[in-house]
Amino acid sequence: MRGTLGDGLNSAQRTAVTTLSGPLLVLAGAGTGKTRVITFRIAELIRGGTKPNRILAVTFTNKAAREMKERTSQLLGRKKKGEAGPEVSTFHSLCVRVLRRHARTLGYPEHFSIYDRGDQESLARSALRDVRVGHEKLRPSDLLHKVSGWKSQGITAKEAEGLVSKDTDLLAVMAYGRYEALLRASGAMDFDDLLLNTERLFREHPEARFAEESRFDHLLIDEYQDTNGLQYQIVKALASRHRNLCVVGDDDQSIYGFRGAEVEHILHFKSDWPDAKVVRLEDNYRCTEWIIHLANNLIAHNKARHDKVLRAARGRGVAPRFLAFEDEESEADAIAAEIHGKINRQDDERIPASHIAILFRTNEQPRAFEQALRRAGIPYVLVGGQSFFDRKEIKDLLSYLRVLANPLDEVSLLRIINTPARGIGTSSIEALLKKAVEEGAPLMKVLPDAPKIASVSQPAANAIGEFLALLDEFRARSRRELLSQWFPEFLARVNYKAEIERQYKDPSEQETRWNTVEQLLNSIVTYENRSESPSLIGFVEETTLMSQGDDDDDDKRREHSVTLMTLHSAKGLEFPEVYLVGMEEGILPHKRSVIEQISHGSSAIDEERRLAYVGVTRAQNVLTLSYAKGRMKWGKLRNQLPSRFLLEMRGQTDKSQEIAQLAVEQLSREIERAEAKAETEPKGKGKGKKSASPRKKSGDEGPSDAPVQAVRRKKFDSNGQKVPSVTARPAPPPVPPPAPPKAASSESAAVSPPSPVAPPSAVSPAIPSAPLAPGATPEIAPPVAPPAPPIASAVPAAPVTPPAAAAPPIMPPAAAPPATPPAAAAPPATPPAAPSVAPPTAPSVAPPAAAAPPATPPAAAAPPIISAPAPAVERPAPAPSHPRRPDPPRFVQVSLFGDLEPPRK
DNA sequence: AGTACGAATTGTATT
DNA sequence: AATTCGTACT
Ligand SMILES: Nc1ncnc2c1ncn2[C@@H]1O[C@H](COP(=O)(O)OP(=O)(O)OP(=O)(O)O)[C@@H](O)[C@H]1O
Repeated sequence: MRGTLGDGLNSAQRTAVTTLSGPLLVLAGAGTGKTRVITFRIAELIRGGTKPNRILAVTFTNKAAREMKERTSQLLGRKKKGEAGPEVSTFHSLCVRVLRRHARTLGYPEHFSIYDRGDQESLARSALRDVRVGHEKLRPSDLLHKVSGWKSQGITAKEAEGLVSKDTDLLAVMAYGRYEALLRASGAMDFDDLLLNTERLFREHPEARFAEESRFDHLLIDEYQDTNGLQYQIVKALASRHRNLCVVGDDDQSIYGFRGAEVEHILHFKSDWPDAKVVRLEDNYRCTEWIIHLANNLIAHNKARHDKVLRAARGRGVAPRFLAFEDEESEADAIAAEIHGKINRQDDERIPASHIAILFRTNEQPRAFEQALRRAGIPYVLVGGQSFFDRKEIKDLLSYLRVLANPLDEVSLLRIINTPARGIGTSSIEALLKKAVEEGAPLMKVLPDAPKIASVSQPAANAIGEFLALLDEFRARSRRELLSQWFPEFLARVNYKAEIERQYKDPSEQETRWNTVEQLLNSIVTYENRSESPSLIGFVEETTLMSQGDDDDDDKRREHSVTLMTLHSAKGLEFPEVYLVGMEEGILPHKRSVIEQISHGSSAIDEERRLAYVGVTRAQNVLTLSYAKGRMKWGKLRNQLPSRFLLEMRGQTDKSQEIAQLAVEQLSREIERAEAKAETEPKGKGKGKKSASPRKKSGDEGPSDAPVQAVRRKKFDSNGQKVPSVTARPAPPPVPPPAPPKAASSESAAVSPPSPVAPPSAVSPAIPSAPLAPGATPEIAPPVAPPAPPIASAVPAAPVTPPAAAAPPIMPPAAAPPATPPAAAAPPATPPAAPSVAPPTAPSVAPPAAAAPPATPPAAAAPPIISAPAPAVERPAPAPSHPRRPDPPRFVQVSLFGDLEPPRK
């Protein structure tokens, strides 16, 4: 099937693939083959005689880049050995390559460091300290968010000054300036700088731009809807000479607005490139008709969008399922059990684990799933999230490497100077920093002078001497030898193992920690084998630019594992079976988006909807959406509402609006409570000694930010229309000496795992949190039953054939036969095996399952939907009378919303 | 001076 | 949960 081009392309696709010059836009919905167009087009260019290395394709993730490389080489058959393929990379790695070539031009060291989120936070903290802004006023993460916003619009600190008025913003601007200075002094760039500096390079240094734009004759960009202003400029700069620019994207899948992406770039492509050819694709080849139906229903709720047709090229398929669970553990356990069944079947319905993905919104969600999957013995790969490279050990060691490569790198230097503890305490470090500031020299430069500084103790000075000797020795070796050759010895010399043993008392924890160090060595070796010209800097760079689950090792593991990832990372991918979990108000329309929308009137929720749309359209055959009615948060059980998006997909618009309304009310109540609490105990911050004490502290709170207040203003507008006038802000003295870094003070382990509190186990049979529920709820329930009278009655009661296949393996012996297709056809009210099985095992299981039918007879399906709008439910979970018993995937009853209206036609 | 421990606080998404 | 701060110990 590789032979002729045109195999596997419809006519619109073929048009795009064979338009080989000039600007070209493919604007089309999910799964219509946009990425395929890019791949085929690259192949076609090469067949037509274009040299592969004259083609640059830009993707959004490293994973996507690898995939594209692979697919093109498949299309082209074996490529001649030694011949370079097309260049496929992400914007960020492209920029790094450009910048390494021109770093000096911009005044950076050639081996500039790249700061990831963690490094940025350290720096932001220093910056805030330097401008004397307490972190109650502005947290490092808030600062970074603002700074990133400015940077991705190309706004400098100086320019920003004229643009802001709120005084927290002014503080932020000052901190921004300081932050930039610190970055510069460290010879480091953050992620935004990679783009910003590239753009600047092209703008201010025509010769550099010329050199770079001359490297390629064709430029192709995937996911163009998610480019930000800088990326847009970079694209323009690179394409304006040859004009062979092909961009592909879908405005409905624009999900990176939070980091400055603007859909306008794709929507206005035609005006930027008036001679552009525009191709639209309308046939979705990925999903079943059912899935497309839901996706279309959903996305239609977004007002501002480029309307497009999206129709399924495939058959109807099975009806997606909507499941409700008592809490996140039940959700995870039940899904794990179901997956276990699917991947362990012996008949031909068996599904490989790699065909299954669990998708979620936030990074805290996978925890329950990881546990459940592990208990069930299901192999999985968690993509993204807390990266391997984010672990403390790894960061420590990488910091050594970075300092070896770039001695200016202050964040890394401060991290390692006393790690392992070698007797260089905070006061010594402070003195050194002070001296560095006085001399305007980098910290590293003043270290040799340590003995001459009075406030540096003798032992500390000696320790510094040894530290420097160590660095010198290995810096020299790093010039001659491969990293893998000297790294083991380096570990020994640093005595990092002893550090781990000192820090962690628990032997098993010591072992895991040390294991991660060994894994680091592995990944060094892997890198050196793969890379054409391995280098210290190259390795460090890769670790910062690639997140976990993004290297080829993970690709391999994924071949036999279930994939867990966020919706954001799932963009562009597809899986035969998808579980979209945690579909709840507050999570999928994320709380913050709701707040932002009602306070700033933005369209933050639309972006959440797009996220849901992306999620739904990842599924090829089977889609399961689930939510938990309650969720543990900060040790308290919190009731959750089902996501409005679930209802929108189902065509129950009125229901979804009610939910939206409830969600807002709930949020308002929460905010109100938080404020009340904040005002009752303002004494908390009794640190009176702060010289710059802002006297505005009294009466009504400070000036600041917090969306919280904004909401309050909107919603309870009553009296409070005090416009936060810009009072005299505490002018921070210019450049006070940088604050001392915190000595590595890590605490020990030994915290016994707080046994996950048992869910409301025996409590509340049918989870009628009745007392608190505002009257509204009950009435809302009934109408939920969809406009499908015929089956309607049957459905509510009918718990979906519970994870049919799920149980077999572990629970009943001969339960194999189930497999009742998930279609709505299932026999009514047969709370299957569940009850009978559950009781003995887990107490927490029984109630929902068994209780449901009796307690809430007819409308059984409905209540769960709105059961718990009350905000203040937080009942402390019952005592840990829960036998810690992880083994059997607990089997939990699920319920339906009601009937689903099938795709028309 | 340096380190260890406990308490308190707060948590979108990603290159 | 992870970090940071305050406090007490070596
Ligand atoms: N003409 C075609 N015939 C058969 N299958 C196709 C055709 N075009 C695309 N496909 C298949 O449809 C699926 C989706 O394709 P692709 O990933 O390129 O879509 P996309 O538009 O990039 O999707 P998304 O917007 O979700 O990233 C892939 O499995 C692809 O192989």
